Amino acid sequence: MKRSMIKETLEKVGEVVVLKGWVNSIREHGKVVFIDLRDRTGMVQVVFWGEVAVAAKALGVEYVVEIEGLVKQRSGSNVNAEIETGSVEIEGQKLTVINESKTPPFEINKDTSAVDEAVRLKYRYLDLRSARVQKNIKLRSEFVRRVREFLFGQDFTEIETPLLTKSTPEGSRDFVVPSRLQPGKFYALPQSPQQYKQLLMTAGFEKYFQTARAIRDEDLRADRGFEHTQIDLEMSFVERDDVMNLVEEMMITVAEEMGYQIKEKPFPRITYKESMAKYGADKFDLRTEEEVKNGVLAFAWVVEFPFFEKTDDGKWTFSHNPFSMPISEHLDDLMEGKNIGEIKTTQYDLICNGYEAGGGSIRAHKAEILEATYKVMGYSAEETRESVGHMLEAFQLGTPPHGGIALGVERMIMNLANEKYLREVQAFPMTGSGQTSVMEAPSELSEKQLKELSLKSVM
RNA sequence: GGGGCUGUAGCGCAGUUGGUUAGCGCGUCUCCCUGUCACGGAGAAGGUCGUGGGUUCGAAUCCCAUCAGCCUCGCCA
Repeated sequence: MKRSMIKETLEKVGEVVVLKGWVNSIREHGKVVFIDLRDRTGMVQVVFWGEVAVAAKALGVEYVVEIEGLVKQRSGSNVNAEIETGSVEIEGQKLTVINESKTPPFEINKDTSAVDEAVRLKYRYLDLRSARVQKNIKLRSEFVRRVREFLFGQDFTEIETPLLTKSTPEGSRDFVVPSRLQPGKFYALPQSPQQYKQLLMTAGFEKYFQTARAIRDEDLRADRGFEHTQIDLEMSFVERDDVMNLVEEMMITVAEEMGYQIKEKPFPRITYKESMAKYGADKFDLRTEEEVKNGVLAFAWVVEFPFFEKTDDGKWTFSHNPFSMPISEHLDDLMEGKNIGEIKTTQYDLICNGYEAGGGSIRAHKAEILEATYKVMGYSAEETRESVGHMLEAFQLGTPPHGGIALGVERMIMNLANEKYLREVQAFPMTGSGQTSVMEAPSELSEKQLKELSLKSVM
């Protein structure tokens, strides 16, 4: 007999069905045994009488079972309004144990958020079975699916960019990968697809996106991990408002399709200066207590950030992104290297419920603009060529004006799922010291592996 | 790299003027129960008190060191 899903039993009253899934809980009452059976679609009560009840008593929680039984309408006080399938139950006729389970190290038929996180991560595959985490991961899938559908509807092309790429001295610390074929040399994992996506604009795709992994070797936080996923997109022949309007339409469409309410449309736009004056920060939460409770999403844009800021040793460095254009009124100042502290960038940050949900800008698409930026940061012409010479070259081979944005997927799902921790919306997160779940990386390499990579153990 | 908090049974916790058998709840196991859905009832098992060292007649408790976890500042184009 073909397997039915648990949710479908609501429409199969009077039929004999085969269900497969996990034993969520067991309630023994002498001659009658109830189990709650769980599959990916939900949970249903199975009742066992007589001989099959004896077999059911041997079950344990999280056993994987196949149950053949009759779907019956529940009557009167037996109806359970608390659960989705509470109007029906399965009268179990045949019970097969597909796989047994040891007693789980923690109770996954309850909310696991109180359980020691180290234990949850060691057994993450069990933690992922629990209702709340399962829901978060599915919500994430749905969000990404709808974003994809929206962007495909707008004629975007999804393109993957390399994971093994070049280390960039600026920005965050790189994760590096030793090269076997070129001893002593290293790849870096991408902190962002920034340069590749700009090159895709040079390549004439005009509208690009991907769900990109960004990997940064910086200390972790509740809302920040070594790896996170971005909706990364870039468009040609656009100005700042074109990108912001498209992203805004996308977020509204996706969030509303998913049943969320948005506090203010169009999203309020505020300058960095106003934001600092009003909120003392470049991000803020506009929701009332009531709106927080009701899961309302409050988006806002912050614009006109200073392009440069002073480092501790008094040099200028970029505040957000060296590949950005300044706002048009300040382009001359950049080119001439004057009033540096006053130059504003085309950078726009999307804020959602107090989190920075994403950021982007209109990019430099001419070599002399990028060169001017690097000159402000104290680079000689030669140093600039060494760092971004490939970009300067591309910019001299027909690069259109372009701009884009990167949106943090985890931060967005945290807002949608009302979670405070990034780890709650990643399938296999790591601890704050970079220990991976389940598999215990980082780990040592064998002598053979080290030798192939021309590396020496310092231990 | 700095700061704060935490570590006691599988999970969640209580337990310090240092004191003899370290408790509670959930879970687990055994028995009873024909309608429960966090079932109920009776009983039982389960602990190197993170680790190492020290003080003491005696340490979960005091001291030193160390490890791990969470949060946070720095950091995160």
